[in-house]
Parts: sequence; structure tokens; C-alpha cells
Amino acid sequence: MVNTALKEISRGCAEIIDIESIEKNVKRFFEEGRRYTVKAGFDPTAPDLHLGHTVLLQKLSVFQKYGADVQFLIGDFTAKIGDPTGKSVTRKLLTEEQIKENAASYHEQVFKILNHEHTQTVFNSEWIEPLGAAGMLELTTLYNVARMLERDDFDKRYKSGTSISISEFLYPLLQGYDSVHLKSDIEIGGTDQKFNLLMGRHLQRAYNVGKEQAVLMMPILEGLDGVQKMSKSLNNYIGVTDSANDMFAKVLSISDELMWRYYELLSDKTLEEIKTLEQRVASGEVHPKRAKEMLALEITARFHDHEAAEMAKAEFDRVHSNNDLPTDMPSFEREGPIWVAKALHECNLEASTTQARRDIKQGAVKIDQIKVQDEQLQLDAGEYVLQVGKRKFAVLKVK
RNA sequence: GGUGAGAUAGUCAAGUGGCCAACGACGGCAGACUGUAAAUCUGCUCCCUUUUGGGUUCGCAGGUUCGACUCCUGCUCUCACCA
Repeated sequence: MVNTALKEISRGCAEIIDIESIEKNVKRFFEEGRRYTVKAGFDPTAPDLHLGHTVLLQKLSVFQKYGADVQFLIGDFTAKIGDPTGKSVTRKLLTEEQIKENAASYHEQVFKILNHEHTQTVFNSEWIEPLGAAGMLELTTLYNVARMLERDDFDKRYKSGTSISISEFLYPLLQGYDSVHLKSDIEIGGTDQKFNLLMGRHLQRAYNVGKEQAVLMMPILEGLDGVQKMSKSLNNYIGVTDSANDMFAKVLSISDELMWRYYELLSDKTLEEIKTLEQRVASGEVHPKRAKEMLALEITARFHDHEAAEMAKAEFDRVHSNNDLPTDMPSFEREGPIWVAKALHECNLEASTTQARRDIKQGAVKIDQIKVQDEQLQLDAGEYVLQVGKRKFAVLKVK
């Protein structure tokens, strides 16, 4: 029993530190019903969760199954510093109201995966604010600059002479202090968070918390391009609030290679099942597209439901296999007559009329399924289906 | 604090008085081929309703010039070396 749990817990992990401690906690849960805590931190500025985040959330949900109470930490104070990723050091401050709104939005998304009952949401300003200058000062005595500079991105920036703000040193310290305050048993995060996660252990020791959190790191999920990490700003993400149709289509657009990565990190299938499927695809027994469809169905169903997922698949087949029009298209109304390029721009299918004209020249624009030849075309009163490329559609009523 | 170098489109990066809306690479979009996969080939990639056209761009503000991304002055920021 404990073994099954551990196996499931460690699945897909990049690295686990102190697995013995995790084992102890799980075992105690099975034997005595005693629960333990798993902490995971989130940034209050970006409440739009995508599948990259759900890799962590799914792991948390596994933990919940095996006796964990999740400490869902919203780093409202640490957000003021900004995680030192070297990029933008300046952050705009959020108002209390915004933070509350964001938290509510988090909840809406997070409980599609997490168990509500065993999740506690906490804000770190709650204990960091009272720390005051004295507490902060004490915190800074517990670590030294040389070791701080060991952190990967500090190291790089230091060596290359890029500026490092002193306040950035506080980020890992405060994040580690969260673990002290929360007395977390385990913390999970992405591999990019290793330094911060270990800081939690270090500080728990320094403050004599009586335990040192185990650390479990998940790999960073690649975005749809298969190269860069999934992120909203790179626009290579699948958002948990995406429509079923979008979700399904986005999964199907990833490369075959990436599909196995997604299977490993996102699917509920066991690793054995995945391995078998992979072999069957390799041997030609199963078409890779079929395998991808199964994945797309599973993921879509997780955030919507089975029925919606099946409908998304049907819709996808309709539009892309049979070249039919989608059932739902954004619709617009305009006074006519209107120039095509302008119409395309105003229906959000093109970034500008200039871009629209370029696409018309290239034969990428269709109206009512017919390729537009004349870039000067005026649309008179009537209803039109505008299409750019393979995936952008809109209905336009011209009055 | 001193001295020197630099800031160019989404990113990297050429250009050093007109031929520059600005080479090239990457990214992105589109077309062909497909399984809306990958790979490959092709076109496009600041904005504008007439395109051998107009407008706005090369850190910011001024100036010189018929004409400036290119020259001058000041400012801001970054980097390097020295202290």
C-alpha cells in the first residue's frame, strides 16, 4: 500500500529530496490516519492557470489521496519582490482587492483538480508583514552571500556582470521562511525552484522547527512549441479555462514527440500503459494521431467532462477532416458596404488591414468557403462566413 | 569617481549622409505536402482603401543639412577597464 502510494507520488518527478521523510508521513497516515502538510507556492499576479501549473496540482492531488493537507500558498508579499528570474525586476504592486480577486479566480480553477476539503489557502503577507525590520534582519543573518550566489541565475548574472538587486536575495529567504511558519512537511515545485525549495529546509533547521521539509520537484512542462516552457506570455499554453474545443485542438496540434511528454506529465494512465501505447504506435499498430486524440480527450474531459470532450472531437473532425465550418463562430455586425480587409481586421481575424491584404494576396482568406481573389472586394448587405487560414473563423452580418 | 564602448523592428544582429521601412538569422503568419504532427519547399512579416503612392520608425530631447539610423550637443540607461 505504502509502496503503491510512493510509486504514484514519485511518478514523473524530476528529483526528490528526502524521500524517506515522505515515506514516513505516508506510512503514518496509513497506520494512524495522521495527516501531513504539503506546501506549494503560487504567484498572485497570474491567476490564469495552464497545464504547466496543473502538473503540480495533479501531484498535489495525488498527495491528498494519500493523506496530505495542501497548503496552497499565495505569495502576495513575495510578489512584491519578484522571483529573480533576471527578467523584469520591477513589478507593479497589486492592491489588496486585486489579490483577493486573483485568489478567488485561483480557487475556481484549482478545485477542478484539488480536493477542496483538504486544501488550505494562505497568504504569506500574513506572517511576513509582522516580521518587521527586526525579523527580516534576523532572517538575513541565516544565510550568506557566497551561498546565495550559488543559485544558478544569480551565479550567471554575477559572472556576466548583470545587476542583481539586494532585494532579490530576500526572495528565496522569505519563501523559505514560509515553510518555517507553515511547518510544512513537504514542499513541491518546479525544478527551476530548487534553490528556493532547499532554502525551506535550511531555514526550518535554522529556526528549529523540528523537521526539515522533503522536497519534490516536477519537470517544467514544455509549451505547444515543444521547446520553451509553457507560459502565457509565450502564448504556447493550454489554459485550464480554455473551451473544450480549444483544448482538444491545441493538444492535437502538438508534435508526436511532445505527445509522450504530455502523456507522462499530464495523463492519469500508468507508466506501463503509456509504454505499451508508445510501442504500439512505434510498431504501426496504432496511428499516432489516434494516440494523440486519446490524450486530447482525457485532458479535455478533466477540465470539462466526457461529453464535452467527445463533442470537441466531433467538432474537430467536422472542421478539419471534412472541411466543414465550425458550429460556433464569433459573430459581428457592421454597416455595409465594407471592404474585406477592414472586415477581417474588425472581426479580429487579422492584426491590421495591411496584414489582411497580405493574406488575401497569398490566398489565405475565404468567404463562404470560397477563396477571395480580389483584395478590393466590398461586402454588401448579407451574412458572410469569413475565414483566415485553417483555424480562424467569424460570421459577419453586413447591414 | 575616471576613461572607453554601446543602445536598431518580437528576439539576436547588419547598416555609419541619399540606392533604407532598414541585409541576415531565429521566431511568427500563410500556401503546398500531411494526420491542423514532424521534416521539407514557397511567400509574407511597421501602419495606411487605390502600393513604381502616403504616413510613422533605428534609446530620449534638440541641432547641422536640400536630405540623418548614419554628423553635432545635452540627457537617460547598459557594458568594459581603471580607482
